[in-house]
Amino acid sequence: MNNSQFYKGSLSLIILKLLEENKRMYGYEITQRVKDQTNGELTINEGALYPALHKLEADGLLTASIEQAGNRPRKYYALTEKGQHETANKLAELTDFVKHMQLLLNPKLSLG
Amino acid sequence: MNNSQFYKGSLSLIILKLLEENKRMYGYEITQRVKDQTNGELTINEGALYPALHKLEADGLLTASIEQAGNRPRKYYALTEKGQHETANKLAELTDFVKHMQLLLNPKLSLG
DNA sequence: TTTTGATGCATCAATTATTGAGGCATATAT
DNA sequence: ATATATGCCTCAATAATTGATGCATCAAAA
Repeated sequence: MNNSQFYKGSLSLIILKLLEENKRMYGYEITQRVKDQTNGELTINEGALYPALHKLEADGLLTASIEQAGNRPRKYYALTEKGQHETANKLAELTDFVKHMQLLLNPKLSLG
Repeated sequence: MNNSQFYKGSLSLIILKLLEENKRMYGYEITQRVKDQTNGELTINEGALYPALHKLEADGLLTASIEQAGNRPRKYYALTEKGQHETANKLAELTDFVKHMQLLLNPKLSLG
């Protein structure tokens, strides 16, 4: 994803959030969207993406349906209701994370 | 650290940054400082902390010196010069992470 | 006075996500 | 013909963390 450690644990939220905005997407499309929306700075690893998608599906947060595009199969994913709730939860967790990091890294601000 | 995934990978920056501000701290002191500065919301796990401290020391980012407090030993850690550079690097990485997450999670803002 | 809670260090097996590599196939452009 | 883009996937190895456990000192409460 990046050589930085901070992205670890964030892939599932990225997937969930993109699906919240786009209704249905397939894996390769997700990789391109991430690259586009970060000006090419963030590239998600397919070796991480596909297992993550499979886990989200197994956990009941996504549903999958295969369609043919010409002769090539595409596996479209969509959020379930449970997935929508989890998206909100993870977004709140990210907000808390950022808040806590600010408290720890900018102690002067937390005292003002 | 928290039941959220987002803290994974952030422990070393927390340690480095606290040491940048406090010159020298010992492990238990770090756990208390984190708890205090996050209003008790973030508790760092000792099973993660001590291995992390040992790794930072092994990587040459910290030096350690044991002192006696009464009859109890304390292992004080301090930043090396290499550690100072790494602190700045990791801080920049966190900034980039937040920037990229904003680009991905708030696409409307990135278009405005 | 003994027991609890705080202080202070540490290790260890198990879990988990990710990396980096590789594999397979179709379509398009050179 | 050949490279590049599209599109899915698996797998061994790496790495950080969890949660449990262990040991010891010290102060305060019961």
